[in-house]
Parts: sequence; structure tokens; C-alpha cells
Amino acid sequence: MRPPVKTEIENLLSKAIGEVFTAGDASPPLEIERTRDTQHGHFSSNIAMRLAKMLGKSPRDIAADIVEALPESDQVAAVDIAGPGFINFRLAPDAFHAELHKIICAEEKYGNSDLGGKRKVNLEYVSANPTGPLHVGHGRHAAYGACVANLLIATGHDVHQEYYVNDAGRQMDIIALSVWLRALQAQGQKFNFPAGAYQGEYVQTIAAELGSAEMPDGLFEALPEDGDAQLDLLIQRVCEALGEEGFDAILEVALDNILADIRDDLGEFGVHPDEWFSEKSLTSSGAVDRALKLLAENDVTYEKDGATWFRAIDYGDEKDRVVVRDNGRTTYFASDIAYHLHKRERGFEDLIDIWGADHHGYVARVTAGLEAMGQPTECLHVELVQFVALYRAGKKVQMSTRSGDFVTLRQLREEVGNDAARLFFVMRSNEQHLDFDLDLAKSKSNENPVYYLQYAHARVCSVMAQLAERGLSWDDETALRALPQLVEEHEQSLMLTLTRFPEIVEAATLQRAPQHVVHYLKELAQEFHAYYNAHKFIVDDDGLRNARIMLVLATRQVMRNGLGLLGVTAPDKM
RNA sequence: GCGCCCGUAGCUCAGCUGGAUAGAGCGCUGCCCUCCGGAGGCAGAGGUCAGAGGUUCGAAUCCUCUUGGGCGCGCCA
Repeated sequence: MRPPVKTEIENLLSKAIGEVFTAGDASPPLEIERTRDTQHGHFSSNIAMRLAKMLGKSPRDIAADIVEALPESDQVAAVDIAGPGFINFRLAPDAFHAELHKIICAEEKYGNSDLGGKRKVNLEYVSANPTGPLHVGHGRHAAYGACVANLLIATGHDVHQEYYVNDAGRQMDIIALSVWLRALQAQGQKFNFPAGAYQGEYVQTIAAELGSAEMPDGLFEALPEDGDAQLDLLIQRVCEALGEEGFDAILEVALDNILADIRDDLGEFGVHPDEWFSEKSLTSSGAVDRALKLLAENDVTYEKDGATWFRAIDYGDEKDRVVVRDNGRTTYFASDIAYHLHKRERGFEDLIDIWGADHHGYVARVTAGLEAMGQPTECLHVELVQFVALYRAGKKVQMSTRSGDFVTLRQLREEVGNDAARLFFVMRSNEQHLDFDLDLAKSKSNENPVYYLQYAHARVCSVMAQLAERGLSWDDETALRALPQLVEEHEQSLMLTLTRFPEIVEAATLQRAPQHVVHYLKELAQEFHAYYNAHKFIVDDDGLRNARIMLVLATRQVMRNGLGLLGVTAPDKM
């Protein structure tokens, strides 16, 4: 299969440059861009201007030399020099026709590439604490992460998607305590439910599964004022009353329930991690101890105030970090560096972490940990996702995790549907705050981008149905021969836009920016709708009709592929 | 106080990791089906790219400073 048009131009250009400047000195990287205006052709290179200083010649002279040395190509119709020294390429109609054919043949694979070269990538996202149902913020993480995964897969990376389950630590103790207390209440025990415990209704649902619970004597006696200290004491007393095993059993019930709920929720949302990686397993497998030992061997830990500290400052962090507390328990951070080391040991070249923006201070810490354990810091890529604010009737919906008063992902999905949720979550850059307009997401109007995109797809389906109704069918041989008849401006620009898709996928992947795909699809839909309004596709002329149908089918294919990357369905009818 | 992110049309945002005259959608003004789905399309008005310096052939984009907003600075996870 022939290379994408852009690659063809790149090849031509680098050949020409190699011929003109045989000297092996470092030349600036080739940059081929789409022109904004077709007045300047279709592709443009600034290479002559980049070389000007190095060669001590004027950009336009250099450009002339390069153009002179440019090999012939049936894909290029014209090359000229413009402005300060741009080399502009105008593609031959043939190039577009070949690309259209390629779209039709490649089907769902159009846009895919081997950019990644089977590189092993570990992508960790969501990783919400299993202490309650996912809320809308997690939904954004899920949608974004899944899109990045789709992009990486489409561009030939070997992707492993992971959800890190924080099933160890104090938060889990608190959820277990919360469940237990609710179980007591369900049996008629009267007491004030602690403010710091988990308030959500789901806690009572889980408590109902627990069956009978017995109130230990003096459970609430002489509790300290401080909320945290209060919880810790309660946990300690319940632990004593039930025994370690009894308490763990409750914890397991809570964990299983909540995790099952999260798994279902994500599954319905089209998000399917390959692995649910348990934090606890890092301790039981000895991975944490190994990491700590490695740090000690590298002489980057020390003892102070009864705790073990990691010299994070030496690796660019703001302060040193505790890895083993004075009570002997390892910290969350210790698990996390062990986890990242473990990922590397499993053979992943790139580790992509998707975290909440509130974790940005954590980046330096984990990077420091990896480096101190002898790992290259470039292997870690952290993407931060900013917060989501919901708007209903123009007003911000108040949410607070603490009081259990938050909108869950499931509620959101039920209200606006999976497609709208998936699209809205990735419409904006991940590092930008997202204002999620619930009314817009629900509206069946042209303002709603979900409908705008899906409508373009459905419209093509409708055209095909109409074609069949008239007893006609599409024939690719006829279409191929007749492609030169597609001379209308709408057709030219639609073809041009279609050929950009692989470049968009590539750019979106490299920048981990699915919103590029969204914006591209809007543009494609816009051009298609304009074309639809301006011209009839089902015309009497056999050739022209088939050619137009081919163009429209290619549009549908790209729309479908793009929506697929975003995790949004492409319905035939709406 | 220190660190990270953000500031582009009235509103919500793009701007392809330095390119040619800064773009969409909504809203506003005026239009377009005897038609394959009007859930659509066309045209117009609307900008000191927060501000000031700098880097260079060239800056909304990169670097400093100022300013406004968000977030973070635990032996929590």
C-alpha cells in the first residue's frame, strides 16, 4: 500500500535536500505542514528558511536549489516558492483519488499506522480509591484514558491498560468501619455516625449484606474531639472486638462490592482495563520490600525520627519523603514507587499515568523514586486531568465528596447517555477545566456536538438507503474511473480533509490529545453537511453518481473510525 | 510564601508542539429545500491573542517579569 500523501512529500523533499547538501552536518528536522489556505497549495515546507542561517544564503535561493533537485512524482502537480521562502506543494488529483480508494479498502483500519512500532506501553488510569462509586470526575479520567488507549493501539503500540486498586491503607479501614457501623444501626443500635466516615447510601447497601453485627462494649466511650483520631480509635476498637480476621472479612466484603460496582460502571461506559492491579499484592509479593532494599543499596535512604526517609531532594523533589513510618508501616509512596518499578520489570518501555490535577505535586516524587532506582526518568509520562464542573440550567451543580453529595458517573450516564458523556469528557484538553453542560449534552439539537457528528454518519446511511430504494447500487469500478469528475469545490475540500485523518490520529497520539480528533470530526461533519446541501449525490449520470457515493462513503468511514477512537457510537439511524 | 496549570470574539472553546490575512460553535443581523433526513446549509457584524520586555527571517505558540483565576505543598491515599 502506498504511503500517506504527507510521507510521500517528505520522502521527495529529503531526497532533494540530500542531493543539494551532501555535507553531513546537522540539518534542521524536515517539517511538512498542511497549508491553511489552498492558495498556497496543499503542503508547505519551511526548510529553506531553516537552512538559511547555516548556509549563509537567502532562503529563496536555497528553495530554488531544492526545487531544482526535487524528483518527479505523479502525486505532485506543482511546486512553487512563495513568501519568504516557503516551498509549496500542490497535489495531483490522482493523489486524492488514490487516498479515497485507500479509505474504502482499509475500512476500519484507515488512520491506523505503525508509528508505535509495537512499543510496550503501560497506561494506568482512573485508579479511584475503592471506597465508593465513581463520580463524574472519574468519568473524565475513564473517557480520556480509554481514548488515549485507543489512539495508542491504532498507531501500533502494544498497550496494557491498568487500574491501580488502592486496597491497602487507612481509607480502606475507614470504609470497613463505616460499613460495620451502618450494620449496627440497621439492627437498631443508636449512635451518631462519625462525620469522617463514609456517608453515602451505598455503605448501607453493603452493610445489609453483612448480616448480624454485635455492638462491642464501650465502643463510643471517651472518644477524642479530633475527627481523625476518633476514627483511628474506632477502627482500633472494632479490630480488637472482631479480631484482625473479622475486620479483614468486612473490608473484603466492602472492597468486593465497590470494585464490582466500579467494574460494571466502567464496562457499561466502554472502558475495559486489562488488569486490576492490587496495591496490597505489592506488599504480599515482596515488591515493596525489594524496592526499599534497592533504595537502601543505592544509599538514598536514611533514618530520622524513627522513620525511613528517601532522599528525594537529591533527585529534584522539594523535600525528602518518608517510605517507612515510625510505626513500621510502609507509606503509600513506598507502594507507588514499588509499583512503578514493577511496571518496568514487567517490560514496559513507557509508563503513562493519568492522574487528577490535584496530584501534580506527586510527579516529582515518583520521578525521583524511579531515577533513584536506576530507571530512566523519560520512561514516565504523567498526564493530569483537570476537574469537571456540571452545569444545569446555566447554574453550577454543587458537589462535595465528603458529604456523599456528589453526582456519580452512573447518574450522569443515565441522564445524558454514554455517547454524550464520552464525547463531552474528551472535547476539551485534559489539562483544562471542563464545564459540562448537562442540558446541552441532552438536547437533540444542532448545538449538541454529539448529534452533529452522528447525524453526518446517519445521513450517509440514509443516502445509501435511498439509493437502494431507487433500485440503484454503488459500483467501485465505475466510481474509480469517474473520480476525475469530482471537480466541485466542496468535493475538493472534502477530499483534502479526509486525507488529513491519519495525520490527526498521529498528532493526537503523540500529544495524548483526543480533543484533536473531536475538532477534526466537527470540521469533517461541517464540510459534509455543506456538500450535502450544495449538491445532490444521487444523480442520473452513472459515473458522477458513483464517484460522489464513493466520496460520501469514505466520509462515513472516516467519521466512523474517528468516533470509534473516541468511544462514541456511529448509528445508522437517529 | 514556594511549585504546577490556565488567561484567545459578548459566552464556550480550537489553533496540528514557531509559519503566510488568528478560527469554530452559541448568541446577534439577514437569507436558503417542489430536493438523498432542516438534528442541515449560506452570508454579515464581532479581536490590543491578559499586560510588558526578550529570543529570530517570523511569536497566540518559546524565555523572563507583572497581573487575574484554579490546584497543590501530610509519617492521607
